Amino acid sequence: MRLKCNDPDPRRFHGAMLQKDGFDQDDRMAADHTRTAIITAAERLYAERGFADVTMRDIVAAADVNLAAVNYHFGSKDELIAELFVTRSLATNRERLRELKAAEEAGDGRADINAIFAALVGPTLRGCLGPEKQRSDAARFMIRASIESVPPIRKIKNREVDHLKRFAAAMRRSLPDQDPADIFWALHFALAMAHQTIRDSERLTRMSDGLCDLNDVQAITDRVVAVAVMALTGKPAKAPLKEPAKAKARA
Amino acid sequence: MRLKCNDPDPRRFHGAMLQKDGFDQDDRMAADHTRTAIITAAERLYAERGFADVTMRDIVAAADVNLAAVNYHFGSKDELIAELFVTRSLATNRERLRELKAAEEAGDGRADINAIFAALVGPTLRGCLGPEKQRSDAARFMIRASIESVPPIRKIKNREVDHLKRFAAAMRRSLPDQDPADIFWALHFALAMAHQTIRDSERLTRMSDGLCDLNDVQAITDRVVAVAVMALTGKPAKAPLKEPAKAKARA
DNA sequence: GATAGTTTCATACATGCGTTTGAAATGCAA
DNA sequence: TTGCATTTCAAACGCATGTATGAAACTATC
Repeated sequence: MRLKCNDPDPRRFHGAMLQKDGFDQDDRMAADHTRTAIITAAERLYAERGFADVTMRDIVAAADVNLAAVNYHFGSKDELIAELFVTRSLATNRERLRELKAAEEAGDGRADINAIFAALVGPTLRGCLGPEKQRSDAARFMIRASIESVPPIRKIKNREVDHLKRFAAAMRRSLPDQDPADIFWALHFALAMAHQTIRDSERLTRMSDGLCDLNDVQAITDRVVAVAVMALTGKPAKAPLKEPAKAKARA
Repeated sequence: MRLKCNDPDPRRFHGAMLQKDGFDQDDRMAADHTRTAIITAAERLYAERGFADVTMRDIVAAADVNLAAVNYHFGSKDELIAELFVTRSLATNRERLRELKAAEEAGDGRADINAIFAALVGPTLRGCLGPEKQRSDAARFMIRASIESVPPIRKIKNREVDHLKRFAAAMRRSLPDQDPADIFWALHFALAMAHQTIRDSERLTRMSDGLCDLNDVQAITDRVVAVAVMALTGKPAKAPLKEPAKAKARA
């Protein structure tokens, strides 16, 4: 029942209509207001409460559209989730790669290792903990998706591995003498620290009685990057970057 | 309907019967075989597939007991989950504190910082990645529980913060001159690395094409501890516990 | 071996879910 | 306008879930 390749009912529309950078811009909102409203509401609810306890009725209520609209525009609940994920996934990866490329160009093909890690965790951290609320939903949705692993996402997520390999390759170019296994471990740890910080920032706040500042996203990024570099090289970062570093060079 | 404090129906039993260390010993199995079978099956299924897509019918099928048995012995699905969680939570915390205490006694009240981190992440890592399959279910269940956050667990989990504060306090005794915020961050990162390694070990394996060895639990623990210590002190661990991973010989 | 208490069983219930339906509303070109 | 395609709507469908029920099968005590 799940693998119907041909539509017997020509009623459904659910055109893909992938856009080049997320779906948060309201340029042609009025065009298909319903579709946009569903996407926005679904992303927010999933980010807030996880996939398990958000129903389609919750989504359409938040979006103020009819229940049947989701199936009409997306085909099914799973396809809605999948579209949310692939769109956001592409956007995040694009931002990461843009920063990576800038760092490599700034270093003549050998990017500063700090910049590589910053390109890896920066976009997500900024998106999740930063002040911009709407993007926050997007990034927190991605964190949820990377954890709760609902079926429609699991298949797509395999591509993530290829994406991360590009960062591992950049690190190998940057530090050719480093043990490759250490590179993968450090990359793994960097993502772990970033994700956990986003996912359970509340526990850290409570545990430290508010001592750990979760509003200064740049400081958090710097900290994660510094630890990741130490994990990789075994010694403190040579140039502990206090200022928004060279990754911003390209503009 | 959800908050019935008095049982109108005296049929239900679901006595708590907390045991002193987990429920995996089969000492008096035959006594209430059904209850034990449910617990074992539920824990395994939840560990494998998460809370979202494991139904009571899945559990009773795996346990080979009647559907009504869960409600009879535990009252409800949520109470079953809660009992699983509190029992395992107590066992894990007990093991951690035992190691912490041993480390503090060995250091006259000031435990070696490496030993403190090892006490924090060691029990979980060993339980999840080690060879002992049954304990593995237990620990992976706890990881799931710490992520997916189903309602019956969310309430209990607040105590976790108090538990972690004891480790933060031990670190402060061990390194009195260290910035307290750094201690909390390092503790947070240590848990992040350990949990992510358990949760997504598959991605690390695939990303590194099998280069990262996930079978040597002691080496993984050492690595996490070493990075955590560097995150805290800003310099490599002075006295690596064991043979440090092969990366050091470079440079 | 009858009796009372405990545990199991097959079955049913109520509810909420994702999805479907057919018709009504809307947009739009001729 | 008319005609046709697209989109919305209220209502329902089928199904799976957690829970409840009452009787049957045990178990132990007398």
